[in-house]
Amino acid sequence: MKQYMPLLNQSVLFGGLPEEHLDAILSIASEKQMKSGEMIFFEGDPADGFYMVADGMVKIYKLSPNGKEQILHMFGPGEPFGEVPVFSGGVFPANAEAVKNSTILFFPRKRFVELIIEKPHVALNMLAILSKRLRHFTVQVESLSLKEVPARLAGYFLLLSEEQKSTRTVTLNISKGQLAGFLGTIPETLSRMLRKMSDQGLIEVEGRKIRLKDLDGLIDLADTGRLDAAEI
Amino acid sequence: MKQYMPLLNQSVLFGGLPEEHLDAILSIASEKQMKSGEMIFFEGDPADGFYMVADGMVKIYKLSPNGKEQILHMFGPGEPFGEVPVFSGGVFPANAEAVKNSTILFFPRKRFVELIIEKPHVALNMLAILSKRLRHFTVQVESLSLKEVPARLAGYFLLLSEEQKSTRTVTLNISKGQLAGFLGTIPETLSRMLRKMSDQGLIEVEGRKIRLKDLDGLIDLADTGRLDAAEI
DNA sequence: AACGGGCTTTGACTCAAGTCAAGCAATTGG
DNA sequence: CCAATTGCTTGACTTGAGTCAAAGCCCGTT
Repeated sequence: MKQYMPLLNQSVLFGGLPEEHLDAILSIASEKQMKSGEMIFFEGDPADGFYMVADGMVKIYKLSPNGKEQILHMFGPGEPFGEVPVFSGGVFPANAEAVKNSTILFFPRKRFVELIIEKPHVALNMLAILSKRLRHFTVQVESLSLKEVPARLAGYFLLLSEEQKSTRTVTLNISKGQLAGFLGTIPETLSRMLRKMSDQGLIEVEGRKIRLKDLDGLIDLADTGRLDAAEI
Repeated sequence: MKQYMPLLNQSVLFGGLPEEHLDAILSIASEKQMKSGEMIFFEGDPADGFYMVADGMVKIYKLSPNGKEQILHMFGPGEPFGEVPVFSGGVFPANAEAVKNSTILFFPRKRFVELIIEKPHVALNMLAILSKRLRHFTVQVESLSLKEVPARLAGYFLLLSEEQKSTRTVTLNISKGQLAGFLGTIPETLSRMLRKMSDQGLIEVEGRKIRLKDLDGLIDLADTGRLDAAEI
């Protein structure tokens, strides 16, 4: 398990801890390989610990009875997930599935709570992580309730633009189908709205590459929530 | 400030602490009276601490440019709010407004983080609170994305039924306009859907009292997300 | 008790986005 | 390389729910 030392060292949750502590943390962890498409846990499953992505990508999502999917989070290397029941008890509140071939680490609840009590630093890191999650949800609820699909798209591209440190082009790192699920819509609508935004000169789409042709227009669209003026 | 000792003692965040610790916590807190409708903080305000409701009720919400409101939370006595920036830095992610005449307590960030480092018990309580918040958001996103308004209503009544320990009648403790904002719709739609569910024999509405006439039907509606079979 | 303001309900109408189906494009596996 | 599978796009159509306006109701204040 030594190969995960750099990952832990750079993770938000365990970063800043001395090496012997990371050793102790790795000693309570177990690892597992997941194939793309494989379920890690289901909504409603009993939970006795939480996970961290070591490699690959994991989506957390809810499914409706007729098969529509709402993705809540996409997690990559170094990010914990499934930690809600560790602290509030109960079951996993959503499904977790590997989106790419992945390696995940599992931390048992009991051992981890002991660690938190010993190491306030880890408690504060976890509080920071949960707080960032809450921030993300605030934005997500706002998007779903108060914004139309093109505005959600614009917001997503601006976020990607920031992450990728590029104001000209962004590259989608998830499929368009997954993106539709993340934005609370279906692939048909996503496709139509991309076309609409292209026709209006806001973006240009080449597969997974999106050229941001009118950055101010995208910012305006994300803020106002709808394709108003340009539409009429 | 001694009058708040019972409140702290019974709160999830500070419950279980010895009295001298509660004394210390109250010594760092300041109190404030808010009138119904008064803003406590705005989205985007810098944050240097968090709050707790001592008395009254507070709503946390987002507003769209054209005035539509999405309520994220309604908090009552003993419940903390505004804690996200304490741990993740930055600004308040949403607005907070008193819905009734309220008394709120303010805890400065710096002093509180010192407290957390000294008292792992408080850290764990805060982790539990944030985890319950995440659970709530998971349900909210699911509702907004995957369920129609009547199903959201049914889910809300079932939640109230559980809180009020009654399977026959529930009483709304917020106005119908606020309820519409909480469920991600507008008052007009709320009114129509209440009428529709009444006509179908699921409920009976008398002002703020809702009689749950067909509990199984409501459970089914909340699960499937739509008024399918009974509609055709 | 009366009045006024705010909340809620109802009506007419519009539209964003979902459903269902089919065709096209890209990717994967043998 | 080719065939099969999966992902994406487009078309026709439907519907849940929002917009705008007005009427009705309820509650609080004087």
